[in-house]
Amino acid sequence: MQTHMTQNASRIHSNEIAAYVGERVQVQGWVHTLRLLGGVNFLVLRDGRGTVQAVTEDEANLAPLVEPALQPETVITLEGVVVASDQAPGGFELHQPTIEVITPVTEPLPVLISKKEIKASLTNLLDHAVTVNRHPRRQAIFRLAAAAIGAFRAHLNQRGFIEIQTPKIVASATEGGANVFAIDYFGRPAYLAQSPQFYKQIMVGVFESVYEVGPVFRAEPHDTARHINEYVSLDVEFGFIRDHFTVMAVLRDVLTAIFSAMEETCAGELAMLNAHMPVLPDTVPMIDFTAAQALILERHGVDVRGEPDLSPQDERWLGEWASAKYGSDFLFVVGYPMSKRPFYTHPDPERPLYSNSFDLLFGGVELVTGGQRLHRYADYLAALKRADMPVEPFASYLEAFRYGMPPHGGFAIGLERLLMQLLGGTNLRLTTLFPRDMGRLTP
RNA sequence: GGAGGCGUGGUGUAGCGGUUAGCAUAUCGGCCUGUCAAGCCGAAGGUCGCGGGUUCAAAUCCCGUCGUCUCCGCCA
Repeated sequence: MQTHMTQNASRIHSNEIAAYVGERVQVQGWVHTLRLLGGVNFLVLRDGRGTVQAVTEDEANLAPLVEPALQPETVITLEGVVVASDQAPGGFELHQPTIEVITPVTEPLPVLISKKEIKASLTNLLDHAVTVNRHPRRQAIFRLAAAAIGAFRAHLNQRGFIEIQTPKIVASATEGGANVFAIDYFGRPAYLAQSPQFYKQIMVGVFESVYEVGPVFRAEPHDTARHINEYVSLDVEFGFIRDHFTVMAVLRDVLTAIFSAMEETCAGELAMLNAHMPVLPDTVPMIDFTAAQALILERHGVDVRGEPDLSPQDERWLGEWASAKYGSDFLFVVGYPMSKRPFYTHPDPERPLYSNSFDLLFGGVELVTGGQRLHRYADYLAALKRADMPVEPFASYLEAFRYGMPPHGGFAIGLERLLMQLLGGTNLRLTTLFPRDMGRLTP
């Protein structure tokens, strides 16, 4: 049995072997599967970048794994000669393998990750996310997440936006609406930020155009397939806009950049997840809030006129309509009533009861909310008064407006929802690494 | 917060008044020369979530309880 590793072999990754045909190389990773067929044996090793197969007709080569009956996920160093073969998955494989165990695993996993499909209830899948997320399909989801974030940054950087990091521990329970998590801050009450909204607006006064990628916290006791209590928000805010349509144009470009990047850099992941790129037209279809309600009455016979907001059912109907009429997976809904929007929302100058705000529906699910904000100090004082909210807790925020802010606006994309809709998912938790919901605080 | 559904070996499930509680997969043993969700043979593994009740008899029916999922409200 060979156990001595070549002294000078330097490690390569599973996705690099094609460049080493004929050479003896070293890879390191996890035992993904081991198939002993008698006369020929296959070991699939998984590293952080993919998988590679080793083949041997001599089972003794696999003795370090087989004799102590080590389980999948054992960490090993594997050396072998790279051979091109039509029979090999990916076209290349390692021959004459030698194996050295780095970290042995002696018990089988609670949820198998060596199969093509993950067979586990949602509960078990999430309970064991620590290991289940090693599954190639789970990996693929979060590679897509990384690609989305990377493209978001790259696109906005290119446009001259500055990335910011705003505090997640805040003093006051800001916007109203969503409940906040209270924490003990050295004996004083504080809260986890439900949105970077105030800070990103303030930073428009500094950099003019800003964005942030970060967590937001919602203490709402909602228990649905599309809600969790901590999620990743892709936030944008910028100044010197004409109105919310300026913001919507930037949003469309951002989404285009994200989907293009996924297509370019994640073809394998998309294929593995059986995902297709959504249709995002150059001109995304748009409907006014009141027109949307009239359309629902006309098409579905349900009278939701007078409701201050769209229900999830309404949004699904609108999504179907956009798809049928425009072939688009996206639909802007603009002009929501002021009554349902936060106090900093800018009204429509023509119709003061309606706002210069929008939602973007993706497949009939709310993906983005955005709009134009108030920018005059006096307007803020009036808005707070109208909302029966005190001025004092907002003193720092209002300082920005007191001393000069341009017309501005922005939006926030829910990262996990983007992935859920892209992948045709049924539960937001499945596109979240370690979801936090009402009943789940671990892992 | 409101309404439904579901809890059966590690995992996914069948059974829905009387079964030695079935199947698949994983595990262990044997066989197997191209697997890629490998295959074949065999073994081990379950007090059917928990607590009451009905019945000659409960995984199965009823009540409670805990857990979990789905839908609605709210939002990204």
